[in-house]
Amino acid sequence: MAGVTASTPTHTRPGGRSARVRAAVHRAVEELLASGSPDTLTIPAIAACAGVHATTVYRRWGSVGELLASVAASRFSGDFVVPDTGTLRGDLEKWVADVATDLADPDTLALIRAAIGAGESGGCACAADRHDQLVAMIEREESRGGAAPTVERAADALLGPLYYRAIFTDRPVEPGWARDLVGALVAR
Amino acid sequence: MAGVTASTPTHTRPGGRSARVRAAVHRAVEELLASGSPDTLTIPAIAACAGVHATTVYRRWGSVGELLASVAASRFSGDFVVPDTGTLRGDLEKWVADVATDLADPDTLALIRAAIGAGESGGCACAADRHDQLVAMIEREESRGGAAPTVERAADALLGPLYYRAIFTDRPVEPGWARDLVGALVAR
DNA sequence: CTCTTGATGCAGTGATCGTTGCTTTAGGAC
DNA sequence: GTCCTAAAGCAACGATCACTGCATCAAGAG
Repeated sequence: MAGVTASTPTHTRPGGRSARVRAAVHRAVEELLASGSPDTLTIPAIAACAGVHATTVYRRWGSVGELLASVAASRFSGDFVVPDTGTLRGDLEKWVADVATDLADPDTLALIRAAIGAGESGGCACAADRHDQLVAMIEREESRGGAAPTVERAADALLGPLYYRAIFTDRPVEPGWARDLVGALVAR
Repeated sequence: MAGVTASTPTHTRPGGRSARVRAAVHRAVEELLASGSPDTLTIPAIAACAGVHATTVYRRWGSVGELLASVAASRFSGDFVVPDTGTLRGDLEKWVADVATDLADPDTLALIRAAIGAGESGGCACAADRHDQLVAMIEREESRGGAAPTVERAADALLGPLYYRAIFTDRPVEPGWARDLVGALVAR
């Protein structure tokens, strides 16, 4: 054990094939989750659906729980644009409507449910990015000089109802609900 | 198939042993859920922990999902007393504090997570009774003549944040939070 | 281009799961 | 007390899962 590893580069290889396998497995998880009960979601089934050998999945992710957390993390990050309408109220209304639309998708809901069920950090992976987006909008309003509610209150008043309705009730979301929700938070 | 079944009593037998097995299995589910990852929750493990044969569990409940729904349904019903302080505000503050205390228990949280993960109706089973309690308090206030918010708005403002914080964040609940939550709903 | 090595494919193994037919126990009616 | 039958126990079976060495392939460095 003399002075080895002089250069020691990243030694990770996220090149073409790894990325392709990763994408195929993620897609297979979402596909199986969309059509079928959650207990069908097993590693051999995922591997077969992805056209990948089960060994690869076992080695890279270890368990269905970690794989679900990974899928949820990459599903709920990046593909959401924080609105910028000029006013906090407008931003929030647009954003709540977008989140509600996203949560209305049964496949998305199935992924959230599965991520919550398998692991403690599964739920956080589904909502952490949304929380950050809320923080961004509120901080922008504060730097704009306007009066903004606390992040805590905003999360309680917006993210709470959004996710509660999606997970714990089966009622569809009426149009105009986003406006009412934001109106209850941003007192005029 | 002539006129048989003249008396045909209920023919169900919820007597001593059945109730005892049911209680043992339910207790085993909560116990295993409290100590261990959710994927350890398998029917043979539950049966062994309950001192019951796995066949019985398979025959009575069928799958882990239905068993979890059953456990959640009997866990979140009956053992909660709707407060009656004389005013809606007092009732809601007491009730929110109680629900928050209940949701702060890690074992309770593990049960909710598992129920959500296994099945579509799992989440509803965890919150349906709480929703009914909210309805009871609001209807009592209305029959009392006072002005009460809609059940929708109350659920959004109270149940939403309560369950969202419990499931999607890992932040502890500060004291006084219940009062703030109710204060934001019941505008004075 | 050649070489290194991280990542994947492959086949085989032990363990556990879900299910089924039959026997035994005990709750409730008479 | 006696009888009936619903519910639980028992044992065995097939199927699937999770995991492990070894061979193979291709991404990236030189």
